[in-house]
Amino acid sequence: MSGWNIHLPATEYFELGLVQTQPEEAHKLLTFMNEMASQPRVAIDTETTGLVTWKDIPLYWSVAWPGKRATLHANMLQHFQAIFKQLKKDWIMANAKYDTHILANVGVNLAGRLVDTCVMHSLLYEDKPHGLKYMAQHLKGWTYGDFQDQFGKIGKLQSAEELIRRAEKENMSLLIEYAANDAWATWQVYEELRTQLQMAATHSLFRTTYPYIETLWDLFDKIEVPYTRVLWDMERAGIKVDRAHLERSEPEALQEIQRIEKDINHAVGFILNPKSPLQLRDYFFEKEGYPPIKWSKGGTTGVRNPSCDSMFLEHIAPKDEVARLVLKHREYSKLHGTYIKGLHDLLDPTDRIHTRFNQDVARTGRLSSATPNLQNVPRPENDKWGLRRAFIPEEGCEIIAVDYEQLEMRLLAAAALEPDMIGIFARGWDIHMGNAALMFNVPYEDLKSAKAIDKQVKSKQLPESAMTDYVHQCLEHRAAAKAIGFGLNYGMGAGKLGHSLNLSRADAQKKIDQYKATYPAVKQFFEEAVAETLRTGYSFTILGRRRNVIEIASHRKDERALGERIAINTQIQGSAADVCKMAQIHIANLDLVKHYGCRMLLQVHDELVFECPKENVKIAMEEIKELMEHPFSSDLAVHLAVDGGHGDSWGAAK
DNA sequence: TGTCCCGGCGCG
DNA sequence: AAAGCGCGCCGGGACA
Repeated sequence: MSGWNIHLPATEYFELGLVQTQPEEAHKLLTFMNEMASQPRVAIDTETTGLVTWKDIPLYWSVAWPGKRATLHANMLQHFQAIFKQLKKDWIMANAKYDTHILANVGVNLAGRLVDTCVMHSLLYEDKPHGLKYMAQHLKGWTYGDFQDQFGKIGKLQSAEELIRRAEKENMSLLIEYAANDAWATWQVYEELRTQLQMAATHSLFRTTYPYIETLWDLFDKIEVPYTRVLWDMERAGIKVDRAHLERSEPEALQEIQRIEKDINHAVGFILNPKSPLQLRDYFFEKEGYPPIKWSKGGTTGVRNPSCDSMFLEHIAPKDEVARLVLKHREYSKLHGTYIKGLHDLLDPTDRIHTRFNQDVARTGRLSSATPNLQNVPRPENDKWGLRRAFIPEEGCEIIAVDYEQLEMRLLAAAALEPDMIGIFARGWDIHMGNAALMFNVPYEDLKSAKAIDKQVKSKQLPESAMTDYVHQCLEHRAAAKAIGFGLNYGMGAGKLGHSLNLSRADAQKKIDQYKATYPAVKQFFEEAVAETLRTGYSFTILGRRRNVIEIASHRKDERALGERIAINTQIQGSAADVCKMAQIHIANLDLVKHYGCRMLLQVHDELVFECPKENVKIAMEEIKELMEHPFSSDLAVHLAVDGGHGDSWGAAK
């Protein structure tokens, strides 16, 4: 306990048997409950049977507030219901959604605010871990025993529950102390982080905040705390999956994969595992003697190997049967392993699936989604088995999916106050055509009709001869503008752009120059983003979230360039995340569940997915769209357009 | 059996 | 000389 100079109060312990048989214990409990009920903030933690949020239950729980720490048996939970139902209470937790799920699994619903110390920590130290043990050590200098060090490794052989059951018999006092330490550390860390957040001045990327945010504490208190509850509700609801769809697809996929494996072995003349990068390298570069076109990054070992990724395989595919087979194999085994089998393994008994939305992972302030990741489910055009159609509504409901149209580009135009780009959005133009029109001085109408002609030729409504040189040129202009529009947010260089457009590096550079000449305010915005990040060390988003970009001051040129790309991208990507986050909070406040039985289920960065009784789909969708378009108390210089659809599955809703 | 890293790839 | 941001998950392979 080095450096720990705060008084550590004795741990109180309560369990049902004791308070029912011993009057003095019952009296102590009453005093304790009264004190707890009067606390505005209580740190709370659970020791559980496992990590599955919809299934596992608490075995012990612990609480802490100034001067007090206690561990309680799970059999005491029901006696505290009146306190758990208090509306005006902050529950301080490390990884708040998890404990809230575990408690809900035994009918304990925390009515107050869910205050997550991990999220607090992530606002200040986004490049550090946010686990409780780490925070206690780094913020308070307190190192205390890790669960697995003291009670044994959790694994296949022994579950968390078994370890706790054994500790109950063999070392109950250690168990009580351990549980209390977690709550105590959570409280200490909370107080420290609150002070630090209050002292951390910040500002909006837009120089005006909506709502008004002066410090990181404001950001946490006004935005992140209510957002935790929104995410918890989504995780809790889960989304229904068509189990039969997965079970139908599984053997199909397996069969396709095995057929391809056979073909590969036949074609190469020996057993080759197409999932092994090692064996593929040996085959293509040693045996077949292809020249590599790309090398891997090396990672920690620094070993750079020639790459057999899809870029290489596609490059040789026209003349190489094995490459074509490996590409197909990759496609199908990805779908099988990650989505068909992966999703099936995580269904709950009602065929719903519960992702975890992480609020403290992405350095830009975006969410991440895990176990399973529902933010990377394949789009229909890349998915033979149509997995988005396996996400279905409950009986009598439909799925609603609403997404922002070019959110990041709209925010770029609004942040840069680029009048011509703002004009394109104001006219409701296709942004890529609009960019192309201004960059290459071509009438917008020509670009529009070129796209229409292309479509008609492809569907055989027009002869091939309709594709004149000029039409081709117009299509190329739009493609170039599109690639630049997306690429520049990421700091894409001329080499990469040239590759994606089949142009020389010099020609690609010319296009980039044309873009920057067309939009001087955007050019200036990028330069200012870099300059400010260099000056302050931080990149700021619209809600005043900040990211420390250490790379930008590096003496290494490539690292500095990375820092510049991060500085630009964080402002745009992070602000887009802010927009969606605000919309979600507003939507939750509307209480669509109460009014329409409509539940928010998923967030995929710029898309929200709902489940809604059929008869209310129209009205609910209108209200959702309205709030998504106006996430802040005042509107931005660019209208935030959204597009929505509904249907009998996620796949059908778009 | 469990853990780590790597190459590769799904999404926005 | 080269320079694409942000995530999470799978299987292979090395190692304890």
